[in-house]
Amino acid sequence: MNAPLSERRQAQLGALIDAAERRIAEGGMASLKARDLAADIGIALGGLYNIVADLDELSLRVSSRTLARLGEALTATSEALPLQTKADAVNRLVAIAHAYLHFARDNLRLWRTLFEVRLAAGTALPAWAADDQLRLFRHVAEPLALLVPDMDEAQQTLAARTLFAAVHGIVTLGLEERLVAVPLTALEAQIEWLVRAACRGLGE
Amino acid sequence: MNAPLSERRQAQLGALIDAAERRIAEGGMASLKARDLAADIGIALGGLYNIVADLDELSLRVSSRTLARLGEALTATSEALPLQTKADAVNRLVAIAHAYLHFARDNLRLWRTLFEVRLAAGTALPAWAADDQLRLFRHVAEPLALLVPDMDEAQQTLAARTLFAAVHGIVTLGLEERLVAVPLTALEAQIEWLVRAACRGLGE
DNA sequence: TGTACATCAGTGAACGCGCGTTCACTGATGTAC
DNA sequence: TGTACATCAGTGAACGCGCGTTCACTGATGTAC
Repeated sequence: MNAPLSERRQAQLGALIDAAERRIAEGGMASLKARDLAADIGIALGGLYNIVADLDELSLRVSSRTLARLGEALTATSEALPLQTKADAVNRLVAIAHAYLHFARDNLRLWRTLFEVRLAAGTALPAWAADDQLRLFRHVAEPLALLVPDMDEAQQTLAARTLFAAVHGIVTLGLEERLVAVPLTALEAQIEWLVRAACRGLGE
Repeated sequence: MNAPLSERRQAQLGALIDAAERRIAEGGMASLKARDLAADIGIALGGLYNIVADLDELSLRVSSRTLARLGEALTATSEALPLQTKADAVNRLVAIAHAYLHFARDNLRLWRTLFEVRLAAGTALPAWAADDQLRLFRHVAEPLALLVPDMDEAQQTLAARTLFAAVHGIVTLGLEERLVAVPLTALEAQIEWLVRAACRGLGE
């Protein structure tokens, strides 16, 4: 079933994911339509289903790619900074949060789609997705472990989740175009302030 | 056009909103179906459109009601606490955040629906909704003003937004059933920690 | 080099579903005389 | 108290749209002899 795909197939799959990504980047999940995609890559409607089982698979593949790119961005940010002292840890958390903000801003629709995964009620999200999330999570957990080494692990995980959730919330609201547009630098400043305060609060 | 509705109409409208609320509370926006609602209140399909212009109006009415209930909950919380000292301000912000958490948990689907308002691209959200949001916002802005009186107003507003967004993010992620369920008291503790830290951070 | 046949990617018309909304009709209720 | 007529809430079959997915067919490409 998963035999190595012919080169042709690989190329088609690539083109299809590209097209899907473009469509989602323009109009969100709702713009992922079979007829459009077939037209985009120049095949007949029915041909789609030779490349991909259904549109759900396709949307998962796009999300997977987005998650990978986000991972790369965060990794690049992490690796560029030292992590020796507690001050390093705080700075890195700020940098990671900023990188998250920038990624979200530069990939607004694709990023939002990450949280829109339409799981037909009851379907668990595939293992790779859970893995990817964990991998991303380490970018927060690692500096945090340095910052509060005596905290027990469960508490550390919880704190990392909370910190992530707080930043995610700020980014989400900040990029909501429905509301007054907050300039990017102001958002950065808000995030920095909150992350630093939270870190100080962790020391108790 | 907006002449006083007959008692009968009022009653029907009330019953319809009740039914819609029940449906949304059970299965989210996606369960708001004309045929179901008509059956729920015991009228024929077509009759719906004598009571309400379309389903969008109905969903707005439900959101409006939810927002009002949230407002009442926050007001009750605010009014129960003094607001004289800076310590009062911090305590009140914590209490408001906790009240928000509890409301969200107790009204999970309805609360989520608040942020799902399907605005047919280009349609601005009605004035009452913007007003309601402002009203809610004051519960955060007011204590904050006491806490950092010398900060200029724009900065205060921004800080209030950030604080709200952070708490909202924590609540959202915390109530995501897809992930490990975090016990309510742990969530409360996380929120309290973050709000207190943020307040301390505001003093610089 | 040719011929017959098999394979399989590619095609697009048609199916099927779910659903919001409309509209020609009905029947009960109210009004006028 | 009765009769004729008007109104309008209430009805549910039918319309229309959007769309994902299927499937009987075609035609090009490859293989065997």
